[in-house]
Amino acid sequence: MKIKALKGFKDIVPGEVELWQYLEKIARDIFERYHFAEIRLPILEETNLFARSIGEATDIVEKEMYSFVDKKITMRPEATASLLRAYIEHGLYVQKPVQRLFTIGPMFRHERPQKGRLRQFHQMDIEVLGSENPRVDAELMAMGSLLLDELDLTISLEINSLGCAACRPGYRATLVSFIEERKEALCGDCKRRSVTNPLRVLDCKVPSCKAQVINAPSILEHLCGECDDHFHKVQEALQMLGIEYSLNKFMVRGLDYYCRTTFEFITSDLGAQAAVAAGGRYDGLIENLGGPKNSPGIGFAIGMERLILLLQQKDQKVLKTGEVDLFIVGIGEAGSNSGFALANVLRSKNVKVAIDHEGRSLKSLMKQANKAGARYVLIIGDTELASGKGVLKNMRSEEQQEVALTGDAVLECLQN
RNA sequence: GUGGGCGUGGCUCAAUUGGUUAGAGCACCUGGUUGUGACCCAGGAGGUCGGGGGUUCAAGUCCCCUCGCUCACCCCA
Repeated sequence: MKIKALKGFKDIVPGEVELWQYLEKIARDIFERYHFAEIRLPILEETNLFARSIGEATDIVEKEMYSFVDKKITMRPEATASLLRAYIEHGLYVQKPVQRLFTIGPMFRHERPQKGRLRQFHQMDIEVLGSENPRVDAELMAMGSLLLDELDLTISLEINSLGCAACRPGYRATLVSFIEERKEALCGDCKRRSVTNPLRVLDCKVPSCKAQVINAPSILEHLCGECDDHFHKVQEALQMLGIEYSLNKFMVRGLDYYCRTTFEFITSDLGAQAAVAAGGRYDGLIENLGGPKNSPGIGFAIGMERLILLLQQKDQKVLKTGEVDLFIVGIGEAGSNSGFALANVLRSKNVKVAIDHEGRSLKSLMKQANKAGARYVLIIGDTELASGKGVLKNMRSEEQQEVALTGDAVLECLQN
């Protein structure tokens, strides 16, 4: 019986990994431009951390976490909780009043896999801690837009406000009574949601539910003065930056900690998985996790698998990597020995060198060199060893020249 | 947890109404004279047809079970 990767766990093999490297490179570069610092976090945390931040009653915590029950630890299902834990644990709020951090890595959720959704998936997570300023909200969205832009993806931005502890309960009550009046016309899921998470009814996909809910009261008309003011300033800031967005008063968040500004980058090219990146504000969370009082925060996560799928769909430019500068062809035992040693010398001089150890024919090795995308081939056989000079072939121009069999001599020819 | 679709060599796929040693393309290996790549030509290796049971003279092709993959629901990045 063959051993296979677990359901929902994927290998990223050569040929595919180049796209991931490309994505990470672009992203890191942009994060730096926006003055974010990287933080690397452990994958295992106390189960308690996630229960407290994400919410006891959420699906993630209730049934999707990979937990070692006996040890009371869990593989992180998302990054924000871990990042805030580290922020608090190391007193980062003392070092700088506002911390701008990002982290990249795998997350784990036990869900049924489907397109754009795996059990081990990867996120880039960006957080700004210690600022309530609406410009920060806009700045994050601008950064997300720039990233998608530089990846040449056209993805729309939707925003909403969820209010705060002062105004959301009132809105919720209004919404519940609205739903109650129409409950009979709603789907089974929505009947359940009307009790467990009424806000979720707003973004039900069933057409009949959508029709019922189209005139539902909007949270935006029930925001308290402060939330309303904040949300307006977010939009002003977006306009100042020239970021296009649309209001989606039905947008809801799955995790308990979100408040005020929420946003999603949406695509229609990924089947059921519309959100490529999403996030929002969580102003009370840091304090709840034992951090300083009145410490606001905002962040968002980018689903890397989803971006990769979009990039693959474009199947545009083929990313070539792994090309070597030089392929050394050693003929016979003596030539092979000489090439073996020379390869090592050149590698220490920062040359990408490929060499075959299987004693194949010259023709075969030339084919290999071609496939490896080698710029040059160096042939070393008995005649070359006798004269002390190898044959260096430029695979592009097909020109050949003699070169002394020393690292420096070969290096000089390669640099011309 | 629920539902639909699919499971043939590394990859993409073929196999007439169930009928001889399961094929092709790509990839791979070896050659096409004495030491040279991409094209071309010739040859070669590689498959318990996901697994198990059943029907039949005969099953990759039919039935049952099972496992896996995939898409969707739920939920979410």
